[in-house]
Order: sequence, then structure tokens, then C-alpha cells
Amino acid sequence: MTIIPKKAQDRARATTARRGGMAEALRDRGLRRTQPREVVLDVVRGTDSHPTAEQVHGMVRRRLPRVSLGTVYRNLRRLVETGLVKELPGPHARFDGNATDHHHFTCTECGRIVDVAGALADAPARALAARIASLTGLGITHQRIEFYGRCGPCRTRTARRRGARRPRRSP
Amino acid sequence: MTIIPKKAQDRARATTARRGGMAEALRDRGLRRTQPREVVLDVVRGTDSHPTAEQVHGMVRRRLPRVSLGTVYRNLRRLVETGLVKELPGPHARFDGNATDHHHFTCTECGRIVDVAGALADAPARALAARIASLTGLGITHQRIEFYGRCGPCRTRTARRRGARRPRRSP
DNA sequence: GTACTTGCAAATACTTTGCAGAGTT
DNA sequence: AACTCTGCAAAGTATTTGCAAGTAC
Repeated sequence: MTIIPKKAQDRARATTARRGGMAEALRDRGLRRTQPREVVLDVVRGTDSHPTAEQVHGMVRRRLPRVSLGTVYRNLRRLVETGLVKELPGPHARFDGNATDHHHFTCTECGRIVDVAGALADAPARALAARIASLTGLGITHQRIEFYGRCGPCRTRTARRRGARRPRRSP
Repeated sequence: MTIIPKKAQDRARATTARRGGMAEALRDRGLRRTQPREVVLDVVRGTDSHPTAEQVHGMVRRRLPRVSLGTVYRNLRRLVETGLVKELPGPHARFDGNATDHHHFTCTECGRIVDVAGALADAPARALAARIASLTGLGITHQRIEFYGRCGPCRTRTARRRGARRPRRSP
């Protein structure tokens, strides 16, 4: 029998869960089930790379070559409006098919954006919001936390260059 | 003797502190001390409204009517690069003359962005980052927290409309 | 059949850039 | 004098929109 690496298993499970009930998801929100729309949603849900609109277009085109960029934009916007997809603010918007609450880490070296599971931060984040709300009188309904730094691979790369051992502050 | 409201006093003090040493700040970063640049910096430091580039342009023009929008953009970019001004990501960039670490609250009703003092969130935020770093192996160097909800005035407005008393869940 | 969608292309919004002259060090 | 900065206008980029034809319900 084939052995599937644990990570791949996890990813497949997560993707399946995410993609579940695409048709219903659309219908529930009053969106017609068109081919371009379905593929846009499927493509965004099927990656964790937080693609830009143009990258989504490229991925959609592999399956439906005639879909225009304008249509991709229109659909992404609708999907964001209806909460099926999240949008990450920034110079170029990026889209995230994981609509559950979670945060992001951006690697300042390679630009990669990786998900930080909401559960990891949720309790402390909620406590923080509550504290600030009571100190300032603001009615906080939700929050977004973006972490920045260097991702695992980028750190490893540098460490290797510096020598086999983990770098120390001073010799 | 004139009585200055406490809030106004605080604001004046904060502004003075922020604006201190503008000429040196520029020189230290190798930026020439030109009139447009100085006014751009002064204007951004002198407000807590997180203006867009176009709004900065409008404010600058009240003092130097001939300054072009292009020049405002060029200067904002330089000031951000050198760390004198911060830029808030989003569809239209907004600029923040408060270069100290702090977070933001965006009112989803009126769109206002208000500062949340860094100190209020710092310790918990740092603890959170440390926790996530150790769980994920990411090297977190800094983070940005954005809160969303309804600001004081917007909440008051709604409350008033609903009647004199504070609204209850159910009668 | 009606209302929503799409492809295409033109339009928009925001930001950057080339250049010659003016200003700063 | 050397080099930076500015105004102006033109050029980019990213995203949105008008319209006639096509498609879902």
C-alpha cells in the first residue's frame, strides 16, 4: 500500500473540507453556479499560496482558457462580499480561500505568506481585544494580526551559509 | 488665565514631541531640507487622521500652493523608506506621522482610523508572537494588529437613536 | 423568459517616472 | 560646482465598468 506523507494527508484533508459543498455555498448566497465562478472559487480554495487576482486568472485559465481577467476580478469581489473568500489588504490584493478565522505570517525575505491557525492565537487575541475595548471605549468586533519575519526555509538557508552550527551572538 | 481642555493639552504635547527636530531628522537620513519635504513631514506629523496621499497634498497646498501631487508622493515614499513616516497598507495607502510602535482601530461605520497606543497591546502581543514562533518555527520580528468595530461616537449615535437608555439584549 | 454573467475593450483610480529647470549643500 | 529636488505632464499598474451576447434558473 502506498504511504502518503503525513503532511500531504493533512493538506488533502484540509482541502477537501474547505472545498466541500461548493455548489451549495454559491446557491446559499444567491450566486449563480457558472463555470468561471466555480473554477475561481475552486482554485482559490485549492491553494494556500494567497494568490493575486492575476495569479488566480492564470490558474483559472489552465482549466477554462477563455475566462477573462475582468471576470476573475468580478467573481473574486463577489466571493469576498459574500464571505466565501478573504482578501488580504496590501499594494496588490491577495486572496485566501480559507474563510475561517486565522492570521498570517509574511516572510520579509521571500515574500511568502503562510497561514497561522486561528486557534493558536485566538484566546490571547480575544483577551487583548477585550482589554483594549475596555480601556478605550471602542467596540471591537474583530481583528487582524499580521506577523512578519523570516520563514523556516529562509532561516535555514542563512544558517547553512554561516556554517554548520547554529550561529551564536559572540564567539 | 486661559483654561485649555486636558485633551487639547495632551494633543499639543504629543504633537510637539513628534515634531521635534524635524530638520535634524531629515539631515540624519541624508534628505535635503526642502520646503515641500518639510511641509509634507510637518503635515503628516501634525495630524492623527491617517491621511491618504491626496489628502496630504491638499493640506500641503494650503501652505505651499504650487507643490504637485507627484512631489508629495515622492516625499512620502522617501519618508517611509527612512522610517520617519509609516504607511498603512490597503486599497489607498494612508500615512501616519507617528513612527512609534502602535496599532490601529478602524471604524467599520465611519471609516475613521484611530491609534491604539503600542503600550496597551505590547506585552500580550509579544507573548503571542513568542508562542507562535515556538510552535511554528517562524522567526517573528514584528507584527501588526488591526482592530475593527465601531468607534465611540458611532456607538453613541446608534444608542441615542434606540432610546435614552442603554440597549438591553431583551426587554 | 427574465435576470444574472461573461468577454472584450475602454475607462478609471492611484502611483510612478522622464525631463529640464530650480534649489540645497 | 555637484548633486538633489521639483513641477509638469506623460506613463504605468491594478482594478472597474459599459455593452451586447450568452447562460442559469
